[in-house]
Amino acid sequence: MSKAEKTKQHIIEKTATLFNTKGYISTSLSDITQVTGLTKGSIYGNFENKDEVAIEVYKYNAGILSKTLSRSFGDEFPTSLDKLRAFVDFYRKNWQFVFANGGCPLMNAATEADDSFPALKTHVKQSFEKWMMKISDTIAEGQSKGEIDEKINAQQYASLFIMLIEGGILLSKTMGDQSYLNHALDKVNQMINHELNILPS
Amino acid sequence: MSKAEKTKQHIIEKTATLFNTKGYISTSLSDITQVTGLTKGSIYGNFENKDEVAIEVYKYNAGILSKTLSRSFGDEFPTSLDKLRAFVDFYRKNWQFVFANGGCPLMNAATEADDSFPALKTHVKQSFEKWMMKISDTIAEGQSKGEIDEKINAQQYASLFIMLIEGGILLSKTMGDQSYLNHALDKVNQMINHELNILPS
DNA sequence: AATAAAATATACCGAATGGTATATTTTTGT
DNA sequence: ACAAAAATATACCATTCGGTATATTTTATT
Repeated sequence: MSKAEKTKQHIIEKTATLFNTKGYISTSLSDITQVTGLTKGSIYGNFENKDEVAIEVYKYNAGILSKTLSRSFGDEFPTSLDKLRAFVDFYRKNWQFVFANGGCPLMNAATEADDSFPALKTHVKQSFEKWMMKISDTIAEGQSKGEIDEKINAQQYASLFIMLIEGGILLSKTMGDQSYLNHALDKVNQMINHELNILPS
Repeated sequence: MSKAEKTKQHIIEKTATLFNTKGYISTSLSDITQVTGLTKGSIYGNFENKDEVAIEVYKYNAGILSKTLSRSFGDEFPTSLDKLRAFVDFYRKNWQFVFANGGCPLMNAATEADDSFPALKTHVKQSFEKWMMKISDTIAEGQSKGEIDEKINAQQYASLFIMLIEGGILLSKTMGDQSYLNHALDKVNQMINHELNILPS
């Protein structure tokens, strides 16, 4: 890892929370120099422009989530239903970390980039697609194994889960009350156990 | 209505879509003067500062939604279940209008104001509270009339409906695909008909 | 240790930002 | 129609913005 690559990583890591809380457009170069302890010359020596920093930071923020999420869908959990429950558990246990870093980077970037930062929007779209795919693939896997009701539309349920979680994060963060996200997660669990599960418990 | 009040209203109406699409912080004074055809002097003669314009515009945007929503919960619809269905129908029919104006002003303002515009956040919080109350009051009314299952937690279901709708708007807007919001609305309807309804059809 | 190359710092640029004091125009009450 | 008041326009301010050219320092190669 060269010096430049280290510095690049340093800039990304130090500004990750900043961008996700203040917003990608509102975070200024002086914010970046302040929090990294570097000067403009160093920033522009390692990045093309501010937009590139913003996009790399978004990838980093989304990547952290993606990696942790991937663990839920890994072989650690045997059945598809267990994988889905692990994914819900992830949010139950890690909402504090997510909130402390400015909330869900996908939602934040999505609302901000939508009309004024198309390059970022492309990445957000891909993040959502990846996320939905992970869930729907797990549901489909459960269907082929006979764990999950064949009549269920995997993609539709995947998107419903994401909507509930994102909506829950939005309400909890705005109202300053954790319980909204918790109720959303309860509902997702209920859907897993009573609508997906072929053997409703 | 004095000249000043007319101008004030003119500024608010002309910048309403602008603020909701570009964001409250990213909308500049030159944007405002351009779209209103007025000069800075006129803007600052009618408003304390840019933040006040932003807040008044938010109130206006949220007010439009609130008024239309109130119609769904009015006496036009006899039963509580019908009122809830009318509220879902409102989104089914008006998503195009909402999207054309930059999406849900509550969500947009919530994500933007959360860490950098506390005065706006206060208003957003109140909007969500009002919205949730309207739904939960209608559910509670249905319970007292024997239309809706007594075991249902009215406030929890109200927040779940909002989460699904907001999540649906987020996904539909980001992915550029109306079907996400439609599935969210389908799910809300299903919950109304099969979880709230005391006589599941 | 000397040198080339890479990385970082310094000092600056033009443009845009929100905001203001004052001049001008328009509206209002008589 | 006239004066007072209200509303709007003009011209300016300091500050901050993203970005750049160049100087300096640090790192890697021999």
